[in-house]
Amino acid sequence: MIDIKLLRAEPDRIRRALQRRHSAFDLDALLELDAKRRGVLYELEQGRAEQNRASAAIAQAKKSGGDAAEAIEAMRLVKEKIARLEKELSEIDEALNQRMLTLPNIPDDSVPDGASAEDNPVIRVWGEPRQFAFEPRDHVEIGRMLGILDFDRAAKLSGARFSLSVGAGALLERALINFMLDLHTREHGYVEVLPPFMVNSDSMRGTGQLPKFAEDLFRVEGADLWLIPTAEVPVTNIHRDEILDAAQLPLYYAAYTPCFRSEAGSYGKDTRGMIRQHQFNKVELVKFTAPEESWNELEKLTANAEEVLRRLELPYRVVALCAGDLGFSAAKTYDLEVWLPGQNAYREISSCSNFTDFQARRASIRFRREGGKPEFVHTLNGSGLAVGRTAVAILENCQNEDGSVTIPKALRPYMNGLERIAPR
RNA sequence: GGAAGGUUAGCCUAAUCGGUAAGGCACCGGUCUUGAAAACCGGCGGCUUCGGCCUUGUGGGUUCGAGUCCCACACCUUCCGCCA
Repeated sequence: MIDIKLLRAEPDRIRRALQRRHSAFDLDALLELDAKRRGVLYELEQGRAEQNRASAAIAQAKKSGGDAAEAIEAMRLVKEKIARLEKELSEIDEALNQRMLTLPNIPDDSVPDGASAEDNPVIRVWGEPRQFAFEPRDHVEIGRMLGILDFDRAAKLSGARFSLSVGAGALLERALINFMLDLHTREHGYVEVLPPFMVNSDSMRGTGQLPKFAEDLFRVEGADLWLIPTAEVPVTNIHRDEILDAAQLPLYYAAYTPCFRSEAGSYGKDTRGMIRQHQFNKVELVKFTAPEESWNELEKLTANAEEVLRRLELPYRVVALCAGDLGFSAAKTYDLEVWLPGQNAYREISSCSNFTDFQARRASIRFRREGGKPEFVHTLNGSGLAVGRTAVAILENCQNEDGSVTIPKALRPYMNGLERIAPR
């Protein structure tokens, strides 16, 4: 949520932000509603003031034994006026609120211009794509040869866009989860949390998934519950409607959860393998910081996610999302893209964002400095990393000509010392 | 799923027969003091077009007027049932 005062004071700044996002949001309609609301509100308050004065007079008259019948009769007119204005105000409020909740965050000045993912500049590259002496297979083929990925049975169980990991494949994902959580909690200072995998609508609104992106989510029937599309939702909402102590900040949380996404609108994209699934595992990093710290914290968070790829010796690059590709709630985002030999391309494996006060304002997450008034925190999060895609990257980057896969050294302690996954 | 009790500001707590939210703690500023504590004075939810308006879990209703009465819902606690 954008501060409505900022909207009134600097509408041109918001207008420019919307242009940079290539957003069709109707800002003028919003400003018009706001002006209208303030007019109605003023009139309503005048009416209420009159009512309060008359009411006090009636109480006074009754106390001193006088007759208040005439005053009570006169109140009817005021009451009617108030009722009419209240109805008008609540209609305006609803329309205004609806629009405010669908207004995206302002891209930071450092966010590059651009319309789509094609315009995202590469910030840095780590490692080099391996030169294969044979034709590299993709993870679907490798998984089939090793007997560790069974997409046919996954389809039988649940349909398209689900996967079934078996044996060393299941162990690989479990090992990656533990490896990532250990790295972030032991070396990067994050506190591990295991949150609910279902949340209510208030939580989804707090981080920005609702009201605009309901069709991307899975909803539980017969309850106000949704399956989380990312741990960002439950973990950021941990401190919803709270006032934190400045001394507590920054707060770092790391969480493993499965993530559930309907992937509406992505028909035909990445239909092969486990790149794009309705359910996938992810280790997520979430930070709550003071406003002046958040940009520095974004760099650190991104570095924390990168460290996972470095330890696993997987080549990757970092891109900055351009304004047109930026997510709804984010002020700035770095994507980490891992090299996938099976696709001969870099593919997203982590997304690290600073949401500034956008989520904090929606979810009312504040902090208080020594003796000061409550201020909104800044929230950040990033994948550290998407587990399924990391498994894909390992299978494809570390494959051998005979179809076996060499486990990265850093991961072996988490796989009971296993060095190589060989065909069964 | 059933039953009972509960929800008042950062925290704690009061409000009779319905009359317009009292007080304490913590915190902030001031007086006093070498400094601190104590004491005393003031402040201590949000909005404001500076006139005021709003705020007792949420949303309705009754009423000239609702923390208080009625209805629905949410959440918390305890008990019963079911359950890993």
